[in-house]
Amino acid sequence: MSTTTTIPSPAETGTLDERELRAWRGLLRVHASLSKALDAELDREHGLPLTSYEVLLYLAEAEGEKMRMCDLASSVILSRSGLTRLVDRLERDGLLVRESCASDARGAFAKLTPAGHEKLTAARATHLSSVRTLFLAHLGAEELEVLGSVWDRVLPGAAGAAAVDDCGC
Amino acid sequence: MSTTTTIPSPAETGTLDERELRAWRGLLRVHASLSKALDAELDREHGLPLTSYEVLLYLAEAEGEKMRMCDLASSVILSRSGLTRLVDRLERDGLLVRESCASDARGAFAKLTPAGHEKLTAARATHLSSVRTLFLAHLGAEELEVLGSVWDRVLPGAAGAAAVDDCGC
DNA sequence: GTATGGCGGTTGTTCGTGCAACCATGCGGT
DNA sequence: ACCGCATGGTTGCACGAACAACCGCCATAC
Repeated sequence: MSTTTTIPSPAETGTLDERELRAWRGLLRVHASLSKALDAELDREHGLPLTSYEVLLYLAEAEGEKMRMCDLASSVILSRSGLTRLVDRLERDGLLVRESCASDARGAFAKLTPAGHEKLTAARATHLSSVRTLFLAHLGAEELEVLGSVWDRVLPGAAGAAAVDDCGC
Repeated sequence: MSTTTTIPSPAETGTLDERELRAWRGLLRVHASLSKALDAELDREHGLPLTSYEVLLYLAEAEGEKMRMCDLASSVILSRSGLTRLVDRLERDGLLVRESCASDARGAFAKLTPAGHEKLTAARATHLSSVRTLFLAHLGAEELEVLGSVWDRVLPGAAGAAAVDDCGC
């Protein structure tokens, strides 16, 4: 391995070429811009920050509209403590309730309330329409596919590397 | 296509179809996982959080290794106040210095110090290699292109919608 | 039965960030 | 020259999230 100290040879020097840089930084910038915009809108229109929205969303999709705390945490990619607090707030607002787990006294479920369900459907409309206009509208059909397959390939490794907390459940 | 291109209940109901969902949620999850992993590593190896790294990076690329605060803020997508604090920390650590602007007494530059430059090159090696293995390695050449072009199309609108602060400079 | 280790969830603390309010400076009009 | 008003940057404050330490409960071994 000749460590070509300077210049264009990429992988070894650690330099990214033009295209790689575009692909990578674009991801960062797009995410930052979009999530900021969407979060702001969601909060403004429904008083619901993006992370809260996602919690409600996952719950709504789950069977019985309830999930174990740790599953929820890994779904929304939050630390356990982070989720505890978030659920605190949502429970305080009446959008979900904690429910103890019959089969495991340690466990707790978060369960959507009717109010939470309602709030979600209200928020979902505006949110998804924004996702469309800000993001999906710029994508062609195959690009959609490409993105999807890229994420699928990237995620396993990334998730492992991130090792959100440990919670192997 | 059995489930034809546009389908059951698309835009009007606000529902996303399978592919759209994959593309969108994947973006969220990949970003979350990757940035968490990279941030952790960077901080562990060099005591340098990801945002700080980006500031140094932009500075290094800028002419004279200095930038106006507001330009820097919009580059790293941070609010003005956020950047002020971040620059505070970096200055405290000796990685950059503030420099007043001759042509505009209100303005301030952030300018890389030799120490900052050095820190950056050190960090860049490990960081970019992680970006490669965690992200770029999973992409084919055309996918790289697709991503790049997608970001370019998405960004202008997103940046506008985000309206990070106001700072029109 | 009791002891040990692992897991699920909550709490104390700290840190980074956004928003709003605030100077100070620049710029245009009159 | 003066006055308003926009702009670049910094501060007070509040909030959301991570980390580490903790407690209670499960599972297994003895």
